[in-house]
Amino acid sequence: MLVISDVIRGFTDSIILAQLSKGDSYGYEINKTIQAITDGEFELKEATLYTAFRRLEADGCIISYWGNENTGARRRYYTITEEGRAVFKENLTDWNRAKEMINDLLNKEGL
Amino acid sequence: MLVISDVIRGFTDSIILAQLSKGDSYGYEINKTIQAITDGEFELKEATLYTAFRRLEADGCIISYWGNENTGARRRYYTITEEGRAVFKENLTDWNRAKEMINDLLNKEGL
DNA sequence: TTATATACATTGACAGGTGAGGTATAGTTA
DNA sequence: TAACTATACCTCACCTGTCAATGTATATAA
Repeated sequence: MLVISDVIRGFTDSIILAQLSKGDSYGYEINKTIQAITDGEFELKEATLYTAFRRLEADGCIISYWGNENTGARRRYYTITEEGRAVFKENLTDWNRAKEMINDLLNKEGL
Repeated sequence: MLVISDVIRGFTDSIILAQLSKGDSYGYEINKTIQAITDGEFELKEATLYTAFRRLEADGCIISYWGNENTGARRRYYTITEEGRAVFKENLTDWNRAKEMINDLLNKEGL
C-alpha cells in the first residue's frame, strides 16, 4: 500500500535540485547518479523525470541548454538558478521538519 | 513548491494505522491526536481523512462500527485488523528505508 | 545484423489530496 | 432567544503528480 514511490512522491523536484546544486547535468546522468546514491534501489521513471524538468523550468528553478556533443546522443543540460537554490534550501528545511513529524506520528504514543 | 501535504502524501494511511494500532478511535479524535503530536503543525484535511478510512476499510485494514453515544454527535469507530497491523509494520520498514534514501539524495555528494 | 546503451520526449490513464459544500447535535455567549 | 462555536460525520469535482506505453535517434559490441 505504501510503495516507495509514494514515499518519494513530492521529493522529485528536490532530488533533482539537489543534484543540480552540485553542478550542471542532464537527465540521463542525473538518473544514473540517483541510482548510484541509492545503490540501485531507486530511480526516477523517465516520464516523471522529464515532467519534473518542464515543471522546474516553468517555475524558474532551472534553465536548460543543448550540449554540443559532436558524437553520441544529444544532451539537454540544466543549470540551477538562484531561485532554484532558494527553493532547494527551503525544501531541505521542510524535509527535516516533515521527517520529525512523520517519525513522531508513526512511533509516538498518542497525546 | 514542496508543500507539507506533498510530503505527507502516501503517509495518510500509515499515520491512521499508527493511531489505531494503539486502540480503537474515531475520525475526529484521530485528527486531534495528530494535531497534538505535531504541536498543531499538521492536520489531515477532513476529506483526506474520510477518503482514507473508506480506502483502508475496502482494503481490509480496518473495520468500522457506530458508537452508542446517548448524547452529542454520533461517532464511527474504527478497529485495526490483523491485515492492517501487518501493513503498518511493513510501512514502518519502508519509511525507515525511504528516509535514509531521501537523506542521501538531498545531502550526499554525487557518485 | 541484432542487441544494448545512451539520450530525449509525449500521451493517456490512474490515484490521492482538498476546497467547497452539506447534515446533525449540543453547549456557550451576547 | 439568537448566534456562534465545537463536536462529528460525509461527498463531489477538480487538480496535480506518477508512470506504462510508445516513439525518436546515435553509437558500440556481439
